[in-house]
Amino acid sequence: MQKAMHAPELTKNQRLVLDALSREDGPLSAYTLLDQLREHGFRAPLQVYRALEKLIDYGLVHRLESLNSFVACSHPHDHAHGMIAFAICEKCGQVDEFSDDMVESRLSGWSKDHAFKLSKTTIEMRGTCAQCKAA
Amino acid sequence: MQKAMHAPELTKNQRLVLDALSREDGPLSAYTLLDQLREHGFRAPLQVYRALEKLIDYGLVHRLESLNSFVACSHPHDHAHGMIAFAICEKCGQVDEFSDDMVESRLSGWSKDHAFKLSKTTIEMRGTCAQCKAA
DNA sequence: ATGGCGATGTGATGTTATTACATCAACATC
DNA sequence: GATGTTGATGTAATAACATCACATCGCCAT
Repeated sequence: MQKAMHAPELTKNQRLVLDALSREDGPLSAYTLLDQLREHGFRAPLQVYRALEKLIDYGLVHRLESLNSFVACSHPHDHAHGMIAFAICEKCGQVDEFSDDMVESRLSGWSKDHAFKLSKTTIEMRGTCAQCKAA
Repeated sequence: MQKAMHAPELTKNQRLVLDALSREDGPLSAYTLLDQLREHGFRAPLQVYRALEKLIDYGLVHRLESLNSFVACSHPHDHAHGMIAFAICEKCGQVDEFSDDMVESRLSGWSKDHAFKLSKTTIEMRGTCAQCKAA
């Protein structure tokens, strides 16, 4: 169960990064974001990474570990999202975000049974989406 | 459901990398492996990455996406391992590897429902292990 | 012996992420 | 108004992770 801290007003850089991610339907790497934002004055990776860090804290952006990239949250207003799973199409890059209570309860259960204090869970499925499979 | 292809005899480099990983109780990065193996003649990252790639194919090593590092499989003889989950202690680096049929069936179920052709699943829990929590 | 093939060696390069340090704006306190 | 504090920002350098391109070698089937 992750706690997304409440999001205050975003700063200029955070807004720029979030908007850039929201315009995309798929994930972007930090450096791709940097390139897109150069015209808005971004000059260094750190500007992107700092904005991303906050956006992730606020639950507005997710990091996809298996891609080293970042995606806008698809239900940013659902403040209660716990464990989130991602289905990532390797053909088209599309990402589906979903939760499953049973998965969450099994993983939490394992943690409880093993006295493991869970702080963050990554669930990422790689494969081919329905559309790409059809094509 | 991952398919681990049957492992043939390992090559010299694969053997060296696997042995190095097996000696550790936690994960190692490719570059840490490289450093450890310099005395055995390793000189370039690619030697490590190539060996790792095969070892992963054979199911003898797992990649931890959230750590960019690699760990020897804890049940390398269990040829049937499907989805594997990892519990990673952020204090001591210890990794517990386990499977859960229910988790697997829920994620497979989602994939089937969404016509998503699943090729590989990453499940990584970060937190604090029982020992570190006690200490 | 010749060709094919998988493994290896090597250097250069590409990509992702962080460290260190300087500056700035907003706001509070004296 | 001067001063301190805090969070955001700017910038350069560097660290950490991963791949590309190309040459070579050993093995084995023809």
